[in-house]
Amino acid sequence: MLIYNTFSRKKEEFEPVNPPAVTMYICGPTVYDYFHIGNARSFIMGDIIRRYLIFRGYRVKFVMNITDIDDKIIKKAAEEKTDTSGIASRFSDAFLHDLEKLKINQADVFPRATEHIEEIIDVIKKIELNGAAYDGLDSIYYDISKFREYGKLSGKKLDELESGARVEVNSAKRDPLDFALWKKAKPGEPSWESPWGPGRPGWHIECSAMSMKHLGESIDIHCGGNDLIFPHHENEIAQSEIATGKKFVKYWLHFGFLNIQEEKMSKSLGNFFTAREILGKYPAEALRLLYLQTHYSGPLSFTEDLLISASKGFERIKNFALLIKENINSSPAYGESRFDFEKYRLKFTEVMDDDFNTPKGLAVFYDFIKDANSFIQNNKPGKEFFREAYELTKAIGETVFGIVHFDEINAKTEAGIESKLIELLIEMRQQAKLDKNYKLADEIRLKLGAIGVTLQDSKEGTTYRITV
RNA sequence: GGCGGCGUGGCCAAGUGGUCUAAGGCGAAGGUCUGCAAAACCUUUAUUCAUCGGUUCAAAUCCGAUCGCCGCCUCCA
Repeated sequence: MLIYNTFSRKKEEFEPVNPPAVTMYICGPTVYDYFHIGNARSFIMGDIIRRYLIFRGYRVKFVMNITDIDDKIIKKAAEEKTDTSGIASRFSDAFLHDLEKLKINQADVFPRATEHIEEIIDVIKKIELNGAAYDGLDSIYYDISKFREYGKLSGKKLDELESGARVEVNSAKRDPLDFALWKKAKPGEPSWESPWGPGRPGWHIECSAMSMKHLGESIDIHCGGNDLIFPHHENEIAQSEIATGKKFVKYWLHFGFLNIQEEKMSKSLGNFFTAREILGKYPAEALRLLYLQTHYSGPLSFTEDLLISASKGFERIKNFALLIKENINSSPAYGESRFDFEKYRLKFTEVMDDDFNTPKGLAVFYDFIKDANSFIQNNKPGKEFFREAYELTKAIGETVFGIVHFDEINAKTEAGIESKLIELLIEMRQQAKLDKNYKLADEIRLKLGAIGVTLQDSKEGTTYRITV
């Protein structure tokens, strides 16, 4: 299996440190607001990569941090005249809720910065002990001159960075690129006790501390958005490697941006849709499908039309899943079942093994659906066929991609009074059709459609589907 | 200024030296079925890969130049 590693800028053979165990960390949100669909792209693609690793037999421990103390939260709390913990808990609840709606599997751990103050302090102490921290009056800073390899992830050269660095006003930093490990509290700011006085952790340090605590000092995969490469991930490396003397991360994965009208979607530009807004109008699966259609590392220009197209694709997938579900128990025990399922499974694995090529993986899935539909039309497949079709659809569509949810598909109500009533109406409509009373026949179909029952006429008679 | 990415059919997008007269999705056109729909399937829809040169037996894929777009270098997924 190949993974593109930002660190080497090459695709590398994936060899976790302790297979089949894989340790994976993804940078989660700062909970000061609802997240937008650009953020969602990272969360969804991270989720799919994790799912695929599991599908391939790895035992993945997946950690996603929640930054619940930070300048933005302090600012928001001040605006709303409330405390930071109130803001943090409100938006972290919203975050977890929206993740679930997006069909993103729960992380094994969702560590929060404020619950890891001890661990954070310990890491800072180690950095201090190794001579890479200094007291800059308002903060304890990391001294990047102590880490020779600074810039190795982002490929930046120190002198170039420094000439381009913007001048900060009133900075107590020795070097503009130094960054805060611990920010001393100003009056009225939330704070925790520390050897350097009351204060709060800097932004980068929490990821180092929590990654180490939950996954160990060296981990396999660390991922996040492209914009985190510098300075966030660069700083994480600097801190962690000075503290432990060990390589922090083996594979760095970065997600491309979601652009809107040729610009990066971002809070500060105000050109965003929150995940909530989108979920109010389109199924989560459509958004996942849209993201699957582009490779995770490249940019994606978002328009609502693309989401509409993806919704149509999702309809086709859903109809297929429904067909499978309807037939898995009702089809004859014996029938033509010579269909090469293995071909698709192998192809899927082959293309996904190449740096999680989801557009190709999806193409394999669509090929399978088309071929299977065609097979069903041209043969009389039995239970065995539908059972295998179910397995494969479940593996690719549900387990890995999270775009098929068999449990949520409304198969026909089993022999309930409702289905009897529907069948009664179908019979009456059949009579109307025989009488050439198409007006009545169409009215029955239309009205049933309005309440979520779709009728489908075919040679074998009329069938119905519940589509709500 | 430094670094990185991108430009493929009406739209999205994969492919990065030969199997590419270029996967897949959406859209469009025709067809099967049908009273009409719906669903599904079948057929058609790029001899061409921003432009211009070059390397090669062979290029969308490598090299150079040009044009256009985006991102990072400051908080940001």
